[in-house]
Amino acid sequence: MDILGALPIFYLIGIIQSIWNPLVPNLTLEDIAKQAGVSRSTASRVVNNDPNVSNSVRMKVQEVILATGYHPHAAARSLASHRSWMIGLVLPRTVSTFFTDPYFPRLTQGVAQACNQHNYTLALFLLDTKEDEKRIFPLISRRGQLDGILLQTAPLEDILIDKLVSSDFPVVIAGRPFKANGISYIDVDNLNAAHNAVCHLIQLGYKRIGTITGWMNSTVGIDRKEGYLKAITEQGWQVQEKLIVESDFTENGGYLAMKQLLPLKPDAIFAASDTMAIGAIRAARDAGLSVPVDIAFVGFDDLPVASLSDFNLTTVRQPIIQFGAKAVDTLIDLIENGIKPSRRIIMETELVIRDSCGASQKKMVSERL
Amino acid sequence: MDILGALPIFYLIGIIQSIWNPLVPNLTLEDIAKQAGVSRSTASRVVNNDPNVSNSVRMKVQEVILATGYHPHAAARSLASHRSWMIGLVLPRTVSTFFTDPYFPRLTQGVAQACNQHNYTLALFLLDTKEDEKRIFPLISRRGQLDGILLQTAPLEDILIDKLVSSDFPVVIAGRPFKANGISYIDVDNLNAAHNAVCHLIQLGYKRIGTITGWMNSTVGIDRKEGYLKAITEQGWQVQEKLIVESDFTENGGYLAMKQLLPLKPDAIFAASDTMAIGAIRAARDAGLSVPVDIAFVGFDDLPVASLSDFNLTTVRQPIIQFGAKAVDTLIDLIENGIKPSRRIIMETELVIRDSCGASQKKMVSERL
DNA sequence: TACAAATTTGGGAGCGCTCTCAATATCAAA
DNA sequence: TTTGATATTGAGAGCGCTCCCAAATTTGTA
Repeated sequence: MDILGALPIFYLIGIIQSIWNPLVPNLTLEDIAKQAGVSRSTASRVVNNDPNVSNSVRMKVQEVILATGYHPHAAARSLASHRSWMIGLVLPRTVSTFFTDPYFPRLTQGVAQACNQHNYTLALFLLDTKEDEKRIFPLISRRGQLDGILLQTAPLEDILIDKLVSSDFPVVIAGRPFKANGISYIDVDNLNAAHNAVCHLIQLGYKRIGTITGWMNSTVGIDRKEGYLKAITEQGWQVQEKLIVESDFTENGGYLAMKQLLPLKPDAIFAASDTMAIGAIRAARDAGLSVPVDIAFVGFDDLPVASLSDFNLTTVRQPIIQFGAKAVDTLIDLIENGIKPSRRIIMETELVIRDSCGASQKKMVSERL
Repeated sequence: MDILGALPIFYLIGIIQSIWNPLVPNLTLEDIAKQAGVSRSTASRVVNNDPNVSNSVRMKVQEVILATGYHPHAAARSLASHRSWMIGLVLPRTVSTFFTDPYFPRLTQGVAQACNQHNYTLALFLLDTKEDEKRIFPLISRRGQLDGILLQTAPLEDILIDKLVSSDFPVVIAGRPFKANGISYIDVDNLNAAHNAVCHLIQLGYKRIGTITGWMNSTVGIDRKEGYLKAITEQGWQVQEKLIVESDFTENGGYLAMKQLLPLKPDAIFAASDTMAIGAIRAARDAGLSVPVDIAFVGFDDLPVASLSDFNLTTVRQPIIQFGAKAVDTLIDLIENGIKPSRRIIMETELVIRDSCGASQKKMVSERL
């Protein structure tokens, strides 16, 4: 009897358990410790890769863990360690409605990818209705649930931002918020990107350049318009208010804005998003104009649709996936190293020149001269 | 001194705390209980809406909770109650790569919406890389983290399904899995939907109907093809293998498949997804054909792109958002009422008739006769 | 060989909640 | 008033882990 001893039996039980129920063996650290013949503390050290364990003991414990398929209990660990290894991505309502727009899915993908890499779990909060907005607060503020929050800016959502920021909770805002004092945020350099895009049009010789802006109650919309204005005034040109039409980042919005611009006979349009650019191109074509011969277009985002042969849209490429990844990195930095001082990350963009701006034709013209 | 008593002071502290730090006041139930002059147990009852509390006490406690901005600690609650109020949505790799496809964002939206409604938190697992797939298992099996899992079917992912199903953990599969024994899943009635779509084409008088299928290693692909075959054979027609081309649910895949079909001069095509249909239409147009005059198309999904005037695609509408919501409902049912017996939910679809099938023209023809 | 120092281990007190069970308070009917 | 039933409350034992501190062991050095 004694030959078998207690240990082998425990091993056997572990193996059986791991076959019988590979997902959720209800083993505790205590069980593992007992089977490995050590204390709970030591078992915990092995699980958490604490260096203060002798090699022989570490191996013995790891063996038991492997054989049993043990996984630490997330809630217990969170409770004791004050860390949940989970971060929240909050996409406000104005945003989630156009979840059909590929921007947010891709952002989400970037964020999810980064979370995987860092072994964090991603909690997704899509605020669909007004009630969700109220409900969200208790949800994300369930203490012990989240280690940090990644919040997409949006107009009207500043109440949330205010509340979040006034706490000492790690929060990163995706997109420059209106009030940036003390807040960590990450954004692309919208102003310079727009400026570059419009300068490109100017260099190609266009004289009556219009713009279709995004919402003017969002920083994205404002910054991109500012870039347009900067490029125009740099030339010593008069800003023509009529050539600036505010829209809403949707395709239909772009279509309607273009209808408004057409009578003014612009020779080029800078649209603050690809979706709006596509809508605007449709409107131009409906009016019998040919792109880029009669009118040139530059968009913003470089969505997959931009490169379709129908449009061949010259546009500003945003590194969306990397943006999401960087946002997560920043958030984890806040979590691990404290929220002070606040971090600001500005990412560069790239002008992708295709056909809609008429660059190829223009070049041919200038070469012919 | 005694006039003030202990209670008002606690109230004051609570109010100050709630102003000073609205997000994460580190109050425990014990604190609330003390301030309200009751026991922790009673305070817990109030928080959890237990009916066995007298009205006066309930109000007193609720007042304190409101004043302090108290929120229960998620991890502590999970640990004690064995419920995390969190469910996981797992989207396998084959799926997350085409996260550009609007289907999955919309599904996610439906799921998120339903989670909000049920006060569950949604954990999103996007498996991007091979490593993610390995890493995912420990993540989702962190005990105490998730109450249930919603898993999107995909070819190759059946290892995960097997593991998950062999446990007694609440799991709902989105999309019929290959081995459905004992598993709860939810799906749309792909076979009948495809059958209807093809029957519609037959009724319109088309004789040489081709199909562009999805992957043949997925049940969606197989079921939709079956629907096509059923409709054809029902007519007593010979199935022409050459008119069936396997593709991959992408636009480019649809384009290439159509290139293959064009020489066979089909008069109508049933594509197993809108994206493939769009690609196929492009190919047909590139070949100088006009839709629906020279060739008719029916798609599947009813993505927003289907209703654009460029295509006006006749297609099978899937209730994606409701699908996601129903999936969550089912999962919660499993969580609350046990996983046995396994549930099977099949949702109906709707054929949306637009122009690409030529229904309007055909009708005019028949009316003229 | 002895002793200090370093390394490795175990014990125990929480983390903040739930939940059972027993104690107390309340109320109606006898 | 008493009694039994019912409604309301409180005490206490966990849930499974981390982390501090002290105990035990090993190592190095005089």
